[in-house]
Amino acid sequence: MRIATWNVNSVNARLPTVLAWLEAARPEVVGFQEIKCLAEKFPREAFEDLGYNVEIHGQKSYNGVALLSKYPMSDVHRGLPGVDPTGIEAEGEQSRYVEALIEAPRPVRVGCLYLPNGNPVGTAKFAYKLAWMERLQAHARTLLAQEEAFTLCGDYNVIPTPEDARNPAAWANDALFQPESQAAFRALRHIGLYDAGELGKQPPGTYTFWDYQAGAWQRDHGIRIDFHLLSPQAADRFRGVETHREARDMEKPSDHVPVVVDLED
DNA sequence: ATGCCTGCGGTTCGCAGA
Repeated sequence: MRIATWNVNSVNARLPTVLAWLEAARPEVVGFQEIKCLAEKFPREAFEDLGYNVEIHGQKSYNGVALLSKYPMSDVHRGLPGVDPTGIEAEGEQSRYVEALIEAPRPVRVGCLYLPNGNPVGTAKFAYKLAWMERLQAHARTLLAQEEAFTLCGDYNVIPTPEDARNPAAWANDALFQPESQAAFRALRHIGLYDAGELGKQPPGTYTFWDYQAGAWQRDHGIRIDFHLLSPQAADRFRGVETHREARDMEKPSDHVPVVVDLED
């Protein structure tokens, strides 16, 4: 089963690009981040016409996540469990997590996440990022206890190591590269999750994001911030991983590219 | 040192992204 994660930076602005990629890559399951619309504005029919079922956790203008699946989906959850302790979500809940059980002959649970950016460092936004990562770890522990195959995939908004950036110095003051962000990412992995990129022995420089600005793409000033973190039961079924770098060269590209993991059926 | 680019809302500039 091929499962893709892709931060599309507005599903409506990106629709022709996204459909073209889906028709070529044909993943069975897709997690989108930053759809930037409410569920009623999501172009559901365009994806249903390609044979996908659709589950959405939308938000006006910002954030928003969605799952597509050619198999039925059940046990759908919108929002990350737990309460935000920082008060940021008192201003309105942010739609950053959707999860479903993919009812294939050998099922896989997929959690699709858009982790908070956290800039600028030292503000409530950064505290919100770290608190969100704690909530994610707590939820991941709950899922691990079920002993199911799952992937927690999405835009983690963390540059885990200097090798995950072409120019690490440029990120020194950025929330994505702070020691606290990196420590929280390591702590999440070390509860017993497997980075598909590592399982697939992806070489350094396998970036997933290039800024629109300053010719970042043309200069390959990228970072690796989009991941599939697999449960042990999913890692046992790991067949391969592909980062679709070519998507950054499409017409009207997202600033992120898809990452596709292949699990044994 | 700063902005570079893109999308959204709702009008054309401020905010957010990373």
